[in-house]
Amino acid sequence: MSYAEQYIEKLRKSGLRPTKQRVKICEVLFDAEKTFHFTIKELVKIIENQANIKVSLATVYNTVHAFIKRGYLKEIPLNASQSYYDTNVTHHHHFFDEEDNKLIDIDQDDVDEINIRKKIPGKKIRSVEVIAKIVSDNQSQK
Amino acid sequence: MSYAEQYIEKLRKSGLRPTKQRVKICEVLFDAEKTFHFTIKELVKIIENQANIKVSLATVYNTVHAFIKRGYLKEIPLNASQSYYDTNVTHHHHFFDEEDNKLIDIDQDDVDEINIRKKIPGKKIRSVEVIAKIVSDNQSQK
DNA sequence: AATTATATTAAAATAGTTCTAAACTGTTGA
DNA sequence: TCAACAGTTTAGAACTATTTTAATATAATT
Repeated sequence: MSYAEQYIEKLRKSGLRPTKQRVKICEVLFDAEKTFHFTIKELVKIIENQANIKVSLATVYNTVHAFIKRGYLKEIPLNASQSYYDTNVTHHHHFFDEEDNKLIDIDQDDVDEINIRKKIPGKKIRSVEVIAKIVSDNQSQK
Repeated sequence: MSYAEQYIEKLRKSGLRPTKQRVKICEVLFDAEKTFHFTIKELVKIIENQANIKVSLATVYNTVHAFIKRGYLKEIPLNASQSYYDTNVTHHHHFFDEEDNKLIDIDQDDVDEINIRKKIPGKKIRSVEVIAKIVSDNQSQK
């Protein structure tokens, strides 16, 4: 199956028709050799730089949300004012570099299994995420 | 030391003068028998309901930020559009109930120590937080 | 009490996100 | 072929949380 066909399938499975704009968004998100993290602003910038087509903010938000709902993208909980997204949808964790505002993946294998002994009646755990905040390690800083 | 004195001390240690408004904010935050979670909007509502004095949003934001900087409050990373804060500043983790948009504390003792084997050169870990998202546990739901 | 430094406030500004309504596109079926 | 329709795109407006501004008020210091 060609890349283009894969994108169309992803879009259809997310309940979206494959339009020019949406396929372009797929190219940016799923063509990359490596998974990556992005904000909506960054995604729009990449599209603008790469493509000769114009994609509005509304379309980008719609498409990204549909992919999250379908599980093709992951939203990352961060206390920043904007949302971060991850094209790596496998189970994994994150470093957040507070100085550079950068996210770094931590493989599931690099963290021991997290066993939470507290239970909430009538509720089940849907996901467990670890966020480790990191800062420069030099003595002069606090 | 009276409560009022404790608040004044907390404010001074946070680099703030003890004004009527700020002391009122302290009363709401630090008087409670139990620690609790809040958003700025909720905090403002509590103050309005309890107090005969008016406190502007700007003052609330300033004071909350100063307390976070000083370590009297904790900001909680959530993928919501608004920030959540916690008056429990001990090391602990959270359940986030996605249906009720409610945070629930998990004591440090209820989670095995988290050992991250991946290292980032030149960086050190400042904090490690676990967020476990929970949903209703009935078979009819996906 | 006067001075000065800081605080409070309403309102404006900003930024991310969502909504809206009009124009557009592609498909279907007569 | 082309009219009708369902779904799309878009610019811009609306909305929400947060921050900034600048005028007024208050607290601390002398």
